[in-house]
Amino acid sequence: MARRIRRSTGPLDHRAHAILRAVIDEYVASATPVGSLALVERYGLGVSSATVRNILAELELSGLLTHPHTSAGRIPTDEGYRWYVETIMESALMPEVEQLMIRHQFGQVEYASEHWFRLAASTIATITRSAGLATPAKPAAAHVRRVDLVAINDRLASLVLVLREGALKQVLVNIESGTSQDTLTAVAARLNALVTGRTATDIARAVRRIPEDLPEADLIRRVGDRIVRTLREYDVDAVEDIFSDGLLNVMGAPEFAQSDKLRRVFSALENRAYLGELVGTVAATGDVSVFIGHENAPADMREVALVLAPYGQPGRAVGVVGVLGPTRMAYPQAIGTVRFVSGLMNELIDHLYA
Amino acid sequence: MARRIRRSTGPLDHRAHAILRAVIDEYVASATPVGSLALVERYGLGVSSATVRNILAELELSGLLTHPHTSAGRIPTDEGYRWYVETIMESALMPEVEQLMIRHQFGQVEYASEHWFRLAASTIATITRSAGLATPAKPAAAHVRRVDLVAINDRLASLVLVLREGALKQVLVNIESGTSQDTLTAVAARLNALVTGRTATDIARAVRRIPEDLPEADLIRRVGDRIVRTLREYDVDAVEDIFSDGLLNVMGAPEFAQSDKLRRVFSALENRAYLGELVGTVAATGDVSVFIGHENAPADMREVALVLAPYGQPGRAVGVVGVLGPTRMAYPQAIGTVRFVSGLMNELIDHLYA
DNA sequence: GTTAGCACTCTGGCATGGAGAGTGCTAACC
DNA sequence: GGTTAGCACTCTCCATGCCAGAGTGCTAAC
Repeated sequence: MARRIRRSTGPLDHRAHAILRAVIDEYVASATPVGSLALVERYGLGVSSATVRNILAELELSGLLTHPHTSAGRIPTDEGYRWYVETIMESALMPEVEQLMIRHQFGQVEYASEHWFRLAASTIATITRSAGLATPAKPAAAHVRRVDLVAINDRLASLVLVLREGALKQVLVNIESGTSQDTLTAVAARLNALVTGRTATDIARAVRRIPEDLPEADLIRRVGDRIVRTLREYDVDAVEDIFSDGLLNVMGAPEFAQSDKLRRVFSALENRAYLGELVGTVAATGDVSVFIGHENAPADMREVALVLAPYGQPGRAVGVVGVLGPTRMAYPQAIGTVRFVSGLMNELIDHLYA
Repeated sequence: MARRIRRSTGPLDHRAHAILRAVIDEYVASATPVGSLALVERYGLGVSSATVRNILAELELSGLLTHPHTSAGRIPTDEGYRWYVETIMESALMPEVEQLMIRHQFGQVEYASEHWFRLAASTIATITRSAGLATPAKPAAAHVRRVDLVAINDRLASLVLVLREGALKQVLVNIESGTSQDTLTAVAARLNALVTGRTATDIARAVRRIPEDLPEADLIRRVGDRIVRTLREYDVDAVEDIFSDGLLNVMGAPEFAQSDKLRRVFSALENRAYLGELVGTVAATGDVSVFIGHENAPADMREVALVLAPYGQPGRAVGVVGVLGPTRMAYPQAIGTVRFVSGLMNELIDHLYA
């Protein structure tokens, strides 16, 4: 009566791994539990379904596969996917035709750097048919490259900061009624001397040292303080913006047919805290990272997988691109795509800092 | 045997309208078909359920109510909602407490004009518990207020355009290796004289008249052309950006429990063409507009309603804020909220152009 | 014009039952 | 020893039938 113990504690052999791979490939393609018969029929394994059943049972004991119910086929566990991802991680590449297509698309927006990360997200979404994610490249601490003050009306001016990293920041500042554009330009020139190449902390110090008797000292100091505040807000705001595209692709996945599951996924996406945290983790690494199902801390994320990669220059500006989809995801394609796009973004950023 | 014809062709009297209103209020609250008994019980109509049934039958003949099936209660048709909206349109206002709350929130970002429309969308989403929509204020034709050229590296510069309407545009331009920031500043000064207060067409003309012998004439012309192209792109792009927030609220509505219905709603949201068209229509009007169910042309939109209002200054910069939700929407609240927020945005924009 | 009464209709939930898919175990096989 | 055929078993899925409940529309009386 006792269940016969097969070498369940021993390591899995080559054949078992081939079958695991087949189960995953099949399940990713079909979205239905995979039975022993389907495997021998479609993957020419050269053994009977009974043998395959024995091996499937082993794989289940090892925690790589599971059973929705007694008489159903197998589906991979998160651990199964994890093993799979480890084996293909290195070799996952994009077909060259697609690489060329993407390069072409990026060529179109080469000179509009604020669009790069959006394009990255849409491209990834289209190719992987999952949700594409991307954050803009963001520096650890913003350096100001240039300041501009433009009168908007009698009492308001627009303060424009051009950051070393290429980003722009704009805020409105109150001015005394009657301040001319010439005065503003002069103030901006003064500030430029003060702030260029500096971070918030340095600028704060410099502003404190502005001599009282300077013409317009008051305005200069006020705008200077404003610059410091704006930069600090920018610095603190860890992940300003996570852009996503192709959410419809995720909505179509059969695992999210009940709308409450879908709801959970989307609420996970709107909860930027965890994503921001991941972005931080990933940015510190050099290559693609994969987070599968329960490897994600938030309960809402347990049914999805994330494939993320950093881009940019460490210490200068760093961003992340990636894919969000069901754990039943075409990992080789997702990894290949994310790797290629992050590489491409690297090239673009390098070009900026050349 | 012939169905007794009640004064079905005559106009509906006051009592019928009161009952129609009750059905809609009840259905909006409960999301289940409303029966005659529930109406007399909960709305103290002073008549029996049989009488109510007669009136419900009349309302159905008039096309204002319908039946999911023989033995179910009534639900409003799109025409029923339309009648309802007409009757409450004028009087829909927000509670003053909420008005104060919103004013307070906007006070926080008063000086960050690029955040206004996002805040509008989130505020509307939170209060109406539906999806909030907003577009940034966009002029019919962009006027340049200022041009700035900042060297990024040896061969790239960032061209920054500050528009009269407060928006910023940035593109990268190639420069000859070795061009100094001083040269760029001089070129920018020259261009400022050329472009300030002008639209794309005017600038194109001015660029053609730049004398050949001017120092850096070539660079000035090239950047000038670039400005023209950037402005033209900005002008053509009818609705640059429709920001939405609170999509999760819509996902929770029971009418979208099947994820394919939800999918349709979202694909409608991603198809910006129709929304852009609506934005155009609404921007031309002065007050809140409501589009209910089949009043929307795209099939994907037949199960949702939109409440939209323009803000800004006609002829200068115009944007739209609004709500997207199921046709079973709390219209008085939605209309009141959208009206108030658009009014508030008007105040903010007026302040810019004061 | 209003109402009580009643027959009628349709949904939704629940139990039933058979077909189909796939398993795990046993015993025979190479 | 590993491999395989055979088979009983389990569970889902789907169709069917049935019943309670809700709500209607009609008729006849008020």
